[in-house]
Amino acid sequence: MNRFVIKGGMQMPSIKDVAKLANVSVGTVSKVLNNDPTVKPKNREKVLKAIKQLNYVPNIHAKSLSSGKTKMISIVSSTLGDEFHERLGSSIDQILSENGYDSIFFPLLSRERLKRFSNPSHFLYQTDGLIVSSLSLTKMFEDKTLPTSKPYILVDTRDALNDCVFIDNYYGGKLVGQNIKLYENSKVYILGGYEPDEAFSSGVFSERIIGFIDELVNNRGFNKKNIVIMEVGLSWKESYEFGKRFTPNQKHKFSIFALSDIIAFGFIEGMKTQGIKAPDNYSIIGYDDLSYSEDIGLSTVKQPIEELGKLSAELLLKKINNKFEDKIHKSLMPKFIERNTN
Amino acid sequence: MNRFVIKGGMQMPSIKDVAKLANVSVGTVSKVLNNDPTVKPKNREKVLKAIKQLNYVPNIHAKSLSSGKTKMISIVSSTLGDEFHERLGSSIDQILSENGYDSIFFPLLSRERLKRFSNPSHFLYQTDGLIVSSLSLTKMFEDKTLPTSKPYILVDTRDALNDCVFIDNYYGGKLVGQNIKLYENSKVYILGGYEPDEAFSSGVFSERIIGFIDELVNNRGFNKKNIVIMEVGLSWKESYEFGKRFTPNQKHKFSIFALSDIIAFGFIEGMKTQGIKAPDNYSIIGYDDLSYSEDIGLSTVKQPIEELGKLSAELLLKKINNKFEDKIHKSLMPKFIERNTN
DNA sequence: CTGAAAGCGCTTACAG
DNA sequence: CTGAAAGCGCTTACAG
Repeated sequence: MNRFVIKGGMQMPSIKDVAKLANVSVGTVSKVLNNDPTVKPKNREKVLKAIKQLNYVPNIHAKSLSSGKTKMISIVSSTLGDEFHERLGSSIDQILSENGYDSIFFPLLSRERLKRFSNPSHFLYQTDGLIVSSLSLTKMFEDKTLPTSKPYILVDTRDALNDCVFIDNYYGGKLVGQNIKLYENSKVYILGGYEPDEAFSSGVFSERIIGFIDELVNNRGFNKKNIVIMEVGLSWKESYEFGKRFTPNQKHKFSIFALSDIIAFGFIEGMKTQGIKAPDNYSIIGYDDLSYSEDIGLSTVKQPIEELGKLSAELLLKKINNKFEDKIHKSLMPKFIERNTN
Repeated sequence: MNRFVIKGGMQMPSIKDVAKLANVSVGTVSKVLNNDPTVKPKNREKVLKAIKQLNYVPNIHAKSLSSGKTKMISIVSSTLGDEFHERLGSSIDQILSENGYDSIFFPLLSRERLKRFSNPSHFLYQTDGLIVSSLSLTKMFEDKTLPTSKPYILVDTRDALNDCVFIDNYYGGKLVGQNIKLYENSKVYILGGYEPDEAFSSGVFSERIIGFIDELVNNRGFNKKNIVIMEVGLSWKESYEFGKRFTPNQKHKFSIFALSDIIAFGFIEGMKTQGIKAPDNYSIIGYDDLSYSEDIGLSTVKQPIEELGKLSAELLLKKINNKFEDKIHKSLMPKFIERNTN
């Protein structure tokens, strides 16, 4: 059985059936399918009519096989269940679709899927290109590159070996370091960064941490010993539970850099159950500027997510069209936003 | 140019190249590729060696074209940026992968993508089957079915025409109606259900509302006039902003059914800015039982999301293997969870 | 157990 | 402007 069979046991019509019914050659049908202007209007009509009559649908696999193109891009990310990736994906797709490309998503979700992703014959590598988001190939693949010769670009990770577009997380960390309120004889806590499965991490958190500490220690003369990193998972739930139990061993105000707004949000609510509030009892700055961040008055660092998505799509398209010979290594700048929690 | 070209301008090796190098026929190579046990060990060795040496990767499109199968399932949903869909997708993929299928995701995201989805020649319809989540075909497609003869199943929507698996939302609404605290001379508010683009809605909200009202009016003798529906978007932000401004025109306690936990959460926080709290000043019950719901003490209705995902994947697989002749119309039961806000 | 060959449904020079 | 035909890279009866 090597023809698609539809419900009644009938066969899907092929380009041949259309050609026969329209009384033209297969080549002509192919041309009207691809909007070739050299087809005579009368023939075009006939073909279009036959297509409709037969309910003909072109077979994408045959098309890909013979043309070597799919007009399809794969978007890979660790998860999709968060605002960052949804917005990033939307902006990528917008640019792609303006250029005649469609996109499918492949969230890793599990170790099992990661394994599939590392198989060179995976379907993803048979689309025209890939955008890989918030994932570090260094940690995922032995030779630190994707097992393919198809063009791809990394987004939201800094990578020396592969083409990439990212937001400068070191600078973002510095911004927090510049703006966070410090209190005498007091500690500064860094909250977050814990990734249960290291293979899925992108390295952005550690860059934020380094930028933050550099700024604090080198430019504001803060004692490094008073900076403590507390690992918390990247979810409201975990941060909340952490905040519920967290007891700063001091009476006076302290400062917190939460590596993501969702962490800040959960933590703030958790602390409230203890009667400890920002900015009265401590200062806290988040990272991301998500949809709810303004509402909860969270001081944070805004990432240009849409710009990031669009730029990565544009660059990938250029690579596909061989417009690029040299390495792509583009960084975008985040912005500090002061609100009420700092 | 009808061969895939790799970086150096060289061509990707095909099954022919492997056959030549291994000194066997193309058919034999195909057999080892597909783990056919009838290949002699020695020949298998030779082929494997040649594959490795050439860095050969089978072409999926050619395989699909000639076999008529892709071993790939498409998962379509309106968005992906929420816990419900992430958990649903994960559980679907788990079953699929246990059965040798891979899955790609296609979140609708925009009207533009919805339009692509309604094109019968879209790539999605050339995978082996589709699982369409939380979307109503009735609202999206003229003839209320997907434009394909490929097997598909709807999940998280009740649909008379198409095969579907869903959680009984009418019953869920009744559960809330049975359990919500009522106060004398007081109003009951239903919060949520607003969908900016009607094409993307699944109808689950209205079923919850109907079940809720039925229970209240018919079994608890509540006056229908005192039930008021307030439309709020499905996001923390919008619900928060709503709660910040909401003034119940009465002094005593009232009751709220939030159609989703995220709405309940935002609303609760918004009300807090006015100093109005649950359960002191009002009762509120949510819907979904998300990861944070227990932490915020939200009374809610728990949906068996993983079970829903697994069941839909299993049923689709049966359809693909022609194990089903009759209509699939399966419902799962939600469960009420009492916590502190009611 | 293996090979030769037909076939899947397209695209694309090429000749006319 | 059109048609005939080769080719893309696989799978799969079929003969041996």
